[in-house]
Amino acid sequence: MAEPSPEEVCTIVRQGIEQNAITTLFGRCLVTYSGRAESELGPGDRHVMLKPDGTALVHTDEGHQPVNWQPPGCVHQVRVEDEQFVLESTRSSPDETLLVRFESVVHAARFDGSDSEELSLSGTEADLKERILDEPEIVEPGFTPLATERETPAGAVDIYGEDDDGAAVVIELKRRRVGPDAVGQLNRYVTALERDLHADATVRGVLVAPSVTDRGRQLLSKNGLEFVAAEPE
Amino acid sequence: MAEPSPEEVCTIVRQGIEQNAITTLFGRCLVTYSGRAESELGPGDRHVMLKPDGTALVHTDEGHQPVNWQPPGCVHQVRVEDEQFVLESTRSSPDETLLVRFESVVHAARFDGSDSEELSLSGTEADLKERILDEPEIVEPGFTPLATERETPAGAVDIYGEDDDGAAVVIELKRRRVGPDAVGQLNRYVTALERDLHADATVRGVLVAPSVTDRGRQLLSKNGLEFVAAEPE
DNA sequence: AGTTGCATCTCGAGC
DNA sequence: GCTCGAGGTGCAACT
Repeated sequence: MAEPSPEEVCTIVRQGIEQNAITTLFGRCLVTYSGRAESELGPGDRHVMLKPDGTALVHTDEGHQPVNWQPPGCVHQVRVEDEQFVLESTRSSPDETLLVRFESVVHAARFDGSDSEELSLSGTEADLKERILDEPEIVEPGFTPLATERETPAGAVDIYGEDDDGAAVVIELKRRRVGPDAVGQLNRYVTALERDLHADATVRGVLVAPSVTDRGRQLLSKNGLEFVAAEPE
Repeated sequence: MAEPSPEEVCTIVRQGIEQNAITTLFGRCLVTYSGRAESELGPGDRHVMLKPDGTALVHTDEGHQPVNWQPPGCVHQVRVEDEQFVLESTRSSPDETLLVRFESVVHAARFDGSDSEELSLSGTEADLKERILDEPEIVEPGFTPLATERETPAGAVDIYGEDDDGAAVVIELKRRRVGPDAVGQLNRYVTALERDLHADATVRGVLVAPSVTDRGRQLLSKNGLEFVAAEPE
């Protein structure tokens, strides 16, 4: 197929944007970004996707993540400048601009389609929560959940309940192996709740996750917190 | 352009994989994922990209993120099954499989290219660190940086130094507005260092970021930590 | 619009 | 390989 001219590319992309299509481009380009940070990308062959919701994605031949992008809600503009096809995608709050300047465009196409389906996903933290609420003895025999998302001055606790002795228990759930950050999070909730309740109240903190790192375990014991192994299943 | 047959699509994609090209598809498909979690996606029109590094991306017409994907390092296999083009992308450790079954394929193409350029990015936390090291008085007059990435039992401290009085100072840097998590992180480092040094040693903790949330500020004061406003610039 | 925490987070650096 | 934290994180839920 012959390489489309910058003007032809401009027309294809403009129509794609107007018709709420997914528009894709492939070619040699320079990419400049300015907004929350600043970036420059020298010449190379990349794939660009424009979505009808205002998303822009620039992909190289490597990696899961786009090398540059613009989030949903942006306005895409196209023009021919110095005989080159130029895409400019902008938004405000925050002010951000993505500029893609093509030396050559090998491919430009519009794709119309419909997609009404929602992704159904399992194995999330919410699934682990359901599991614990269904079988509280996974945490320990005698544990009774009293609330989920209970608010504390430090944030909402995943599961709040009490143990066999009536002591308050704060549970932090993670769908995967945890490290220091999750322990710190649990500790924040526990100390916040201890200050919130009476001074003499004991609040236990239990981290429920598939596993812990060494450092995570050290921080747990240093803070008098506990760990229970469990997976979302 | 006529719609390619499943066999034709299979050939195009197989060649793309063999030739280390970026391969793209657009059409009506079902997507199943199984691995770290499980997901199902009913029929709809989506864009699929296969990269030579083993990445697979399935994009709907909305959102920055792919609705399904497979990370770099996966093996892509293609076949025709029940007169439908099927893509299966797998990896081990962890075992993960992405299955895309196309009812129809509107577009299939290979793109060869080269990209030797690295993204140059500024406005990162590393830039903020350089700024503080260049002008320590941004933190406060008399502050002297002594080390970066200083190790503590709780992790590495961004900048470690001492103030005018010779007291130890731990600095945590963030390139953007901070909340409870960053405060918790700083607090972990401070308490770890207090136990590491002599019992009577005072360790100050300073969070350096463009701004703080209310809850973040409350947690700072509750833990006796400080805040200094600064941006990467 | 701002806050908070999850994510199949991804990615890179260090070990 | 695992660990740890940054990210232009994105994203949804909630205020």
